[in-house]
Amino acid sequence: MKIDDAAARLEALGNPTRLKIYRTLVRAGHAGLPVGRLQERLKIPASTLSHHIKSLLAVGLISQVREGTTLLCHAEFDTMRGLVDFLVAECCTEDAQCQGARTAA
Amino acid sequence: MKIDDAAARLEALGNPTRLKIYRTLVRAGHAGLPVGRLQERLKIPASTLSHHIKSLLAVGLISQVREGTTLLCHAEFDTMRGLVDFLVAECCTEDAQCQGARTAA
DNA sequence: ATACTATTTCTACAATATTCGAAATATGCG
DNA sequence: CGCATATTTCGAATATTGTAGAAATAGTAT
Repeated sequence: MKIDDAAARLEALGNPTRLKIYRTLVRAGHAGLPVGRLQERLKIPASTLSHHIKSLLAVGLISQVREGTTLLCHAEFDTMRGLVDFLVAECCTEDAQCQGARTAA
Repeated sequence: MKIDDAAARLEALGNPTRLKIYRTLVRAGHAGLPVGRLQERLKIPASTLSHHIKSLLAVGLISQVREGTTLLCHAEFDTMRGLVDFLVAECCTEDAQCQGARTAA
């Protein structure tokens, strides 16, 4: 993952409202959750919610599938995994006597 | 980790300049790196660098120790680990047939 | 004290983000 | 078609962030 992509994803997760949206979707797992259900649970005005969802979509952290009249949102677990890998990668590569921080991976 | 703390840390890492600073420190490992060395490597004006370092300090992602006339910066690996754990935690807790995304942890 | 290096604080400005109501669009149904 | 529901786009106000030059502070040595 390029550093600018990683930064964009981290920034997307760095807003409390968006992080709550994302976490709710992560908890929902592969089943996903419609936008409307997210709105009920999080009590966010529809336009605000839509705006944040768009940000998460733009960086590939979530995806959407239309299911009739509703839009199902899913967390993109591969993207999350890639981001986590990026964070723990290259740990201590310049530190000869580094022993264990890399176990975070 | 509370969600607002996680968001604050993710936001701190969500700026490309700050992420570069952080990664450089992660690579430097436990040995750390003085502010001045960071400035040389990243070619960032001192005031801008100082500003970003303060952000990373504020959320506990890095720490500083004075070493004579220079300030040594270190990545706080425990904080990073906590953040990574937060990201992969509670994956699919509402999805009965979730099978593997949690292996990201 | 003076000088020198390292780093931060001050200050200001442009750019971007967040929020949300109102209006617009999309889908499905009778 | 016409209506109901789901969701997005528009528009605009307000707040926050990123950037960096100039000035200030901190530490060390002479």
